[in-house]
Amino acid sequence: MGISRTPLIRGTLTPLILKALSREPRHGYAIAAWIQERTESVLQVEEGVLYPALHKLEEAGLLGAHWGQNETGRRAKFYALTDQGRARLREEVAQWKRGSAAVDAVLDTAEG
Amino acid sequence: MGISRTPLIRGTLTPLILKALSREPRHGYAIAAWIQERTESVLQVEEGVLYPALHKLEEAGLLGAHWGQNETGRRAKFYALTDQGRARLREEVAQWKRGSAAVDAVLDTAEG
DNA sequence: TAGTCTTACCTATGAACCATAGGTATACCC
DNA sequence: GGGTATACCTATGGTTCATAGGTAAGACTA
Repeated sequence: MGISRTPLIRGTLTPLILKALSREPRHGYAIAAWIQERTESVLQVEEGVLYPALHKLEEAGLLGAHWGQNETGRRAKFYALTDQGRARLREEVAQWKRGSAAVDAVLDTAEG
Repeated sequence: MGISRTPLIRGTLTPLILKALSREPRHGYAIAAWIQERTESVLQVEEGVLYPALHKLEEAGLLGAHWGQNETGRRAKFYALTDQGRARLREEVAQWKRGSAAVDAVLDTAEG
């Protein structure tokens, strides 16, 4: 199947995670699955990357967390955006748009 | 003046530099100026970032370098793409397009 | 029922990359 | 002669992700 993976662009993991939680709370494993699905497996967030990132975002006050269970009754840690997290998401998206547009402006330059 | 600077997206400096040299050789200072101009000062490559990167790319065989002089007769080190560098540029651009499109696919998701 | 797979969590270590803060030297302009 | 712009350089540090582990419980299967 899709071995079409691309390394994460540095700095994008935070907005990706925040975005994954913008609609509803999700547990870590589901966040990774959602990102993978959305990108048709181009982006795959390894667990060794994901969990430390979640802990950091929680510690920074961007996420709240509580233990619950998934649909099949299994224990899982659910994360939800705080107001701060939601504000941060807006900033991160804006910065990404600005930054990536600038990179495109260079790379799309016609060459001789 | 444009204090509208955005931090470099990690991993993009290499393609930016290679692209700056894809039309003609340039010296370091001019590479930074060209990127800044192309992005209307959104991207500003600090010298402490630029020069080590150039040395590394040269060492990796992606760039060739020689001392010369600029239009005003001043000494400057000119860098030019090697064949390997040109090939690498293509790869880097392709990877950027893939990666940034994937990030967009996530961040542009409609939220509830 | 033993073994394997999937879900779901976690930590530790290292490499790569950029930001910052310095520093040198020459030319030009006032 | 002093300041500004050009043009090069190094050293140090923080952030971020990749990799490689490890735990545990439920589910499926031989």
